[in-house]
Amino acid sequence: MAPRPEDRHKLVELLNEFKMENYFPNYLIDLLTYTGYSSCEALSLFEETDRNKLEEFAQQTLPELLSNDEKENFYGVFLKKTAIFRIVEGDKKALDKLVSNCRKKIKNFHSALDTQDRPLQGKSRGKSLKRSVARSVACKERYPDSIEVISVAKKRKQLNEVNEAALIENEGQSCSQHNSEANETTDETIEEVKRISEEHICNIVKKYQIAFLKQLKNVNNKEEIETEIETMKTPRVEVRDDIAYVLCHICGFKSKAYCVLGRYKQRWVLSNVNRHFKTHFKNLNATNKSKILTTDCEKKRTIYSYFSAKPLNENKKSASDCNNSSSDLLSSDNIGTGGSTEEEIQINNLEPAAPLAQNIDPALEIPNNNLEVVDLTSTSQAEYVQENLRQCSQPRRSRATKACKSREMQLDINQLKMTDYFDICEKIKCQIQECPSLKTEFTLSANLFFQQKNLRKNIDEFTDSKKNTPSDFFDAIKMAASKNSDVKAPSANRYPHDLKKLCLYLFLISGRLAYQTLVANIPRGLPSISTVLRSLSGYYKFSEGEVAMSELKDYLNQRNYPLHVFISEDQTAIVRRPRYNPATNQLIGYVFKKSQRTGFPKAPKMKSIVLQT
DNA sequence: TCGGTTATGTTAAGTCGGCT
DNA sequence: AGCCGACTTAACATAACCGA
Repeated sequence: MAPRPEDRHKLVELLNEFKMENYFPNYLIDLLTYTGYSSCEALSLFEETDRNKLEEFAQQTLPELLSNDEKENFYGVFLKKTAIFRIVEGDKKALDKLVSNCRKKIKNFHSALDTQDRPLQGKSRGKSLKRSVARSVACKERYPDSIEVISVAKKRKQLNEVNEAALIENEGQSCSQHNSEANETTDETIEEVKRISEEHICNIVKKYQIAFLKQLKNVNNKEEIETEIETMKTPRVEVRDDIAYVLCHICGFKSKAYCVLGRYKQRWVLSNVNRHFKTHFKNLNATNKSKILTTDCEKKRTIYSYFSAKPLNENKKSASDCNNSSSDLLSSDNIGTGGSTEEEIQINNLEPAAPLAQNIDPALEIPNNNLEVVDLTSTSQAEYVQENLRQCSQPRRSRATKACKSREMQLDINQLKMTDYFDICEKIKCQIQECPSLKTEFTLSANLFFQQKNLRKNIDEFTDSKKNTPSDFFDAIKMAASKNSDVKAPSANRYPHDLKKLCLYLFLISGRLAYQTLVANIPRGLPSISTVLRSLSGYYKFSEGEVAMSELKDYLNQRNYPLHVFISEDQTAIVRRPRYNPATNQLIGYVFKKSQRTGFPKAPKMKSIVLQT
């Protein structure tokens, strides 16, 4: 008798997974396979008493089934007296570890599937429970005379009480028939309540999803949305007591819906279900819906398209490929023409088919700092680039080597530092303070925002009192804080739309930490970062390097500005050595010659752009 | 007035990048 | 390489809002 090969193989794979294959004995693998413990599920249920049963099986049953050779391999030192076979102490430890690992694996698997088991921090879980209790208490206090709201759990409890009462009433009588009827009624009623709840939630969810898709349909790709509505499956709902789980038909995620006690009956809050559904259409739900882009279109709009003829994915190479392909990257075959994607925009002086290497002026002079400018057209410099490219795929240097390199690359004492600009800033500040008109302008810059007609209207509506309208930005914050302090929960805070816009601006220019500090110091006066980020997500998002020509043109037209623009670059960084990013096919670290007239780097490609009227 | 929706804040869990 | 803080994303939870 030999163990089934497939079962044995399954167990061995499990041991490999837990990296236990080196020290787990063969006889134990066989014994577990013989007794049906070859799966993770079975092993996760293994207990100490089962180990005794295994030993009994090996002592009594196995000797009768195994051949002499098999016995020799299996029993080892117990060969002469199989009746006293036992799993030795060291092997017991190995077995315990296997069982423990299997239990962990099963537990992780279930928690990944079930959102209810999502690990919450103790504090959060406690808070959540407290909130839930507080909610029920508050509801009862608010509506002391209201009709009792019966959730499925409460219904179950009540019905059990009725059954118990019935049992007591019928005590002494032969009432087995009645009992069985009562139990049947209980189960049927619970099932009926569940079914109605599920159907109800299902209808609401479907109604919401269709309405949401129809709303998109007006502005987006009609066919796509039409297909989505047609193929949309009925959502699967599972009600468990006061909570319902709605299975997303797109990704399979189980969103939680809550049962809230209403005035007369329970109602379901499906905000999480709806919000989850919306995430699948995030890109289609931008504020500027007419600007929805397909992936290809998006690629065409990026600066990348002006420099590379090959699609992004074709140029995408791993860091390990970087070394071998470095020479190809400098060839003109790999870097071709791009082209204008916006038909109405004419880009002058755009030099098509110019290899990247040729865009760098060979006669470029090294400025009075340590930034190195490289002539890529010469052989020696091309080798230099290749060497740098090779370095990017090399492992990190040791600390000692880094220290040596750092000493080698000590900065030129003439190099400008950030602190050098402090004096200039101070001088500007002094000039502003000394000039009355400038001082007034800067002081009121934020307040001027609040003197716009639309904003005043918005603030007036928010404050609901025309006599008490905010006179400036800080007054508006104060009012918001005051109004929000009247409500109980922080989630009930509300802010005027334009205050949120200004806060978004503050967040963007000052940064997260500065804005967080402001929020912390003005509780309920400024919206939280979450709210600010949410409002930001409502705006159209530009990806890195994207040339948003039509938006730029709209912006200029709206303000009657001339259709001439100057393009500069952001995110300028000082880097230690040139680098290559294979994902974007970009070389970072080479410096263009500065223009004598403007002081900006001379970019040989896009010298100027004229928007056609 | 009811019941679903919306706006808001909190939190978990993951990623990223700088520092040592 | 590992630590750690900043940042991102989306779920969770709550109360006010609003249309039928």
